Amino acid sequence: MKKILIVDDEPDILEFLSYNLQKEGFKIYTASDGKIGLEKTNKYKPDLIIADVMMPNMDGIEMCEKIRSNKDFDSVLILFLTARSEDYTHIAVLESGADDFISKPIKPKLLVIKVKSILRRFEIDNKKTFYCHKEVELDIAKHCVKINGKDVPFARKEFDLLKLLISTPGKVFTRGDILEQVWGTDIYVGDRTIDVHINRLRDKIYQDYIKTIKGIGYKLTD
Amino acid sequence: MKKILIVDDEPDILEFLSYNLQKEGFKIYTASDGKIGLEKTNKYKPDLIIADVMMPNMDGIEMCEKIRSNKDFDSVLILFLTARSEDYTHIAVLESGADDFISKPIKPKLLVIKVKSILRRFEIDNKKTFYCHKEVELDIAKHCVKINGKDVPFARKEFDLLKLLISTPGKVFTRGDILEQVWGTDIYVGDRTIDVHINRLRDKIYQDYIKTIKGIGYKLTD
DNA sequence: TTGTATGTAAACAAATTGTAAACAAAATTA
DNA sequence: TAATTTTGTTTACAATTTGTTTACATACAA
Repeated sequence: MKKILIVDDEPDILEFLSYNLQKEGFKIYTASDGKIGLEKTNKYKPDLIIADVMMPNMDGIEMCEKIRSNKDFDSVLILFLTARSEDYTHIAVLESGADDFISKPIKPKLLVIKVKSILRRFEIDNKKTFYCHKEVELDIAKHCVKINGKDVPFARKEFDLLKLLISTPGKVFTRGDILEQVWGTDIYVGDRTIDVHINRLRDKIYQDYIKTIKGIGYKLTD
Repeated sequence: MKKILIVDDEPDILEFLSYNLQKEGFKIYTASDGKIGLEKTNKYKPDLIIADVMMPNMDGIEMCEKIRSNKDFDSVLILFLTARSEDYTHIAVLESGADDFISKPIKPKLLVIKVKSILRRFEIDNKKTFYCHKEVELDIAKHCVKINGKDVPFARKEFDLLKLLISTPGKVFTRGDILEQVWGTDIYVGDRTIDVHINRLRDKIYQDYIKTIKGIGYKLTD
């Protein structure tokens, strides 16, 4: 189910859009200004963001630029709502990195058509069996890892560990997370065990691909 | 301990659910129809309500709508029990503001899993993972802080301290607040320790982002 | 001025992680 | 099945990072 984040300071519009898109089977999140919009983008990782241009606190364009500057979201779709007359904003809007815009007043049918078509255009398969981040490629189906295009053998635990980390680069995984996801819940291994495996990964991949966040855990560098 | 209110007119089901959830460590309240359910919701403020759709006096959907219209409870979790066949009610149920439903016949294991997962999801949703104030961005998932879009490393205590301050910019946090939230209740550290950490933050962020309120505590400038 | 609260560099203490090497378990091969 | 190889785990200690305190400086208000 596609996730759509709607950002507008007018509750009526928020509700109008929510209603019409919910009906079509989208999962809707809302925010009343750009700042909250930014936060919810981080939290829910929507497929599409529909935002008003003019809002208090942080306007749509500033929000859009901030989102685009974040590598995680440089490909999220952004659709702007603009007043029909404000032609000049169309330009600013597209320059800020938006993908399209809808002019007010908004017609439900057109809205739905536009949303669906834009999502279809950027349809991505999210059943991932293959991850690629920087010069590392991991293929779950083939159970193989390539570094700089070269095959490198990974033992199972090493593979699972890398798989976890590469599933969301940049996110910190605590030792607890790692234990749960790689070793399973009802198995205990010592604390140093994780370090040892982390460092075996480090030996196989170029150094400082895996970053230690002391007191927290490990993550891949963005 | 999470509180669950179960609303059903059939004593058998009430007991069955109570038994299985109590075993998992939840605090259980029960009600035999929507009207009583509403009253007990007000009285006990449960974290989750499990309700049958069809009940005498006031059915589940009506109860749900009434609960949702009360601002105090517009975010309480509601889980419906529906007969497998009644597909159409699923829609009505979700439209009324329910969060999920379980089809009868109810399997204990599935029930427990669903209850736990819905509570967990809710907790995640209610936890902010990203803050942005002025030129400072703080991402809990990544455990990283950006100043003017540039990554700056923060040690754990520094990170927690900034997290606290940025959670409500402008609010003054007393040393007591800070100690409690960053260091925890059963740890004492000297008074200067907080200053030192505050000033390490100041070194990393642009100065006078953190303001000293003499005799009271610290806050972020609005 | 005097007293109180805060700032700060530097020393010190504690906690966390890195790592080599030995050991154990599992898988593979002969 | 036994031997061999690979993979996984632990240990013990080193290295590093982080956290705390100390001792004194500074600012500010009464």
